[in-house]
Amino acid sequence: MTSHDRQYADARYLSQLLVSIAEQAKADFADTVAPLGLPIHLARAVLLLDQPAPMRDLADQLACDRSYITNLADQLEELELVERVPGQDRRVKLLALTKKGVQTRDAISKAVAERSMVLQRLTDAQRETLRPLLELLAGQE
Amino acid sequence: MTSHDRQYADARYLSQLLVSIAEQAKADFADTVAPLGLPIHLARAVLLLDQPAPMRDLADQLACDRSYITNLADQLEELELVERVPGQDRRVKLLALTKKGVQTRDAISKAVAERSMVLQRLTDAQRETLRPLLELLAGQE
DNA sequence: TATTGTTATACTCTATAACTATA
DNA sequence: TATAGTTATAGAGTATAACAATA
Repeated sequence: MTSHDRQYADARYLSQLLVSIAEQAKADFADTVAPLGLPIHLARAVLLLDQPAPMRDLADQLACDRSYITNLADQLEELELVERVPGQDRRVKLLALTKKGVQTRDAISKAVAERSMVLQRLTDAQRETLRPLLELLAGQE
Repeated sequence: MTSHDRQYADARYLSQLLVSIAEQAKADFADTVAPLGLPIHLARAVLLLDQPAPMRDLADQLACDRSYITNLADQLEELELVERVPGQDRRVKLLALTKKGVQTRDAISKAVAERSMVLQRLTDAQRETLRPLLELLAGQE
């Protein structure tokens, strides 16, 4: 086996690990927010709305179409977690958390952190080591 | 901010990084296998069929319903990548890669490794450091 | 009785295209 | 003309339930 082959085998193995970790993380997230009555995308949107944000921005962050955000926003309004507020540019609508939305966001945030694999399976030192590697992988160098 | 709070903030940050890396990895995988004419789940199934395996096992590994595997198997047979072969237990059908299936698996495998973030963004040493941390996260201790 | 794979069907997620109102 | 959000619609992906064959 050449060193080249070994690199490839290594890359494949790590990629598989990443995929399976990601799937587990996603499933954990879904399980964590389900008791709050929220499907995964609604919960993610709530977490992203730390500040009121244009619907367009949300579409970028969730990597989906604007029309789908309309859909999510309708559901979030129905649940009274979010309000549409007009922006300075009058084409724009901002999504802003309601009081109930803020409470929900805090609850999600806490539940997610408590149950996270990252907290349960790694020590402080291990997390410190992991962080820069993930940042490199995420492409924020 | 208490040390407790900091741990939580840390866990949230790392979790977010993992999620965004996973999404990127998934999109990269889809882009990589698209030229081969394979949607993501078909490609994953082909990669998993290193050995002929009962359809049931595939359902477990892909975390989906058996009926969906029937669906995938039909498509893979249509593409002549896979054959259904009877198992010793006569209820069971194994999926086995055809010659073309093996070639396709090798092509996918190579393309995925070449384009993987893990290979492109990390040095050998960084991958060595990352491996045990991912293994802990994946729960294979 | 429990399990494997299949079928038919239905539901969820998400995008596309055409529209409106602003800019 | 280009952009933000909306609407209606369609497609992909995936599950559920009932079933046949086998254990």
